[in-house]
Amino acid sequence: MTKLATWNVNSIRARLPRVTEWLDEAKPDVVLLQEIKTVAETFPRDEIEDRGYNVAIFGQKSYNGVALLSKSPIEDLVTGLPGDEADEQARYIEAFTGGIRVGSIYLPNGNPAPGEKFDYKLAWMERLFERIKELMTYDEVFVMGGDFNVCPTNGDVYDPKGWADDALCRPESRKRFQALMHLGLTDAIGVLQPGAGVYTYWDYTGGAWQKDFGLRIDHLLLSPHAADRLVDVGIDRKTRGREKPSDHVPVWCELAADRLQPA
DNA sequence: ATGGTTGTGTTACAA
Repeated sequence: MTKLATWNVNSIRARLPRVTEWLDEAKPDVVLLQEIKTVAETFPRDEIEDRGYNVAIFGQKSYNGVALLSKSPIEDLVTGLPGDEADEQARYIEAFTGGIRVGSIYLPNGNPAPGEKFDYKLAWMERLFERIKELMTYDEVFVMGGDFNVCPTNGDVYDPKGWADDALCRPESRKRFQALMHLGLTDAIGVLQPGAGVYTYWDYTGGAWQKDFGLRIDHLLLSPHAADRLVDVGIDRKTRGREKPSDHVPVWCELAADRLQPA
């Protein structure tokens, strides 16, 4: 059994006490981190490695930054989303670890929309489509997880009308997210916890957490072979109520070592 | 209430 989790930590240095306590509780085998907001040189590597994890980092000063933690060796490392050599934003890291190919995705927010940032988001999603299309040909167990900054349906946001024009909910974003799914991916959370009110992010402002004004924008997308092994999923909501929390919470799934047999 | 909060790193910008 392999437990994989994704978490947008909103600064690994500011969040280190929250991250280490959660690692000790949740005991994930593989972790996909986003918004580490620092470079490899200043990533708190020792505190993570002391807990038995190998670490791969694609960092950036002040903004963005993604990382992989794994109890197994990390191989075949890819840093940066292929398809645009001029893209300087650290939003994608991919590797093969413990028999699973994994990607940590920090998809651009895209606000304000319309505008240059929204155009960048949509172009980035086109590149992600091409990368996943390539990975599908490998016929592997893979998990693409992260902060997709896309709320797939109106059931995934507390106030659909109020958010209709936001880059996270606009039809252009949802259309491209659906195109990814149509490559043959399975939304792990969507499968086992369908319906409204399952959120992964609550804004810091306006008492959003206390009012449960949330959105579901952090996803674990499984290849067909990974979906065949899906055993359980969860969202660690309790972390949002802790001291100095991230505005996102961890989302996790468990994959069986072998393909599940029919009953 | 033209607001609210957090983080980085300066006093602006991104989310």
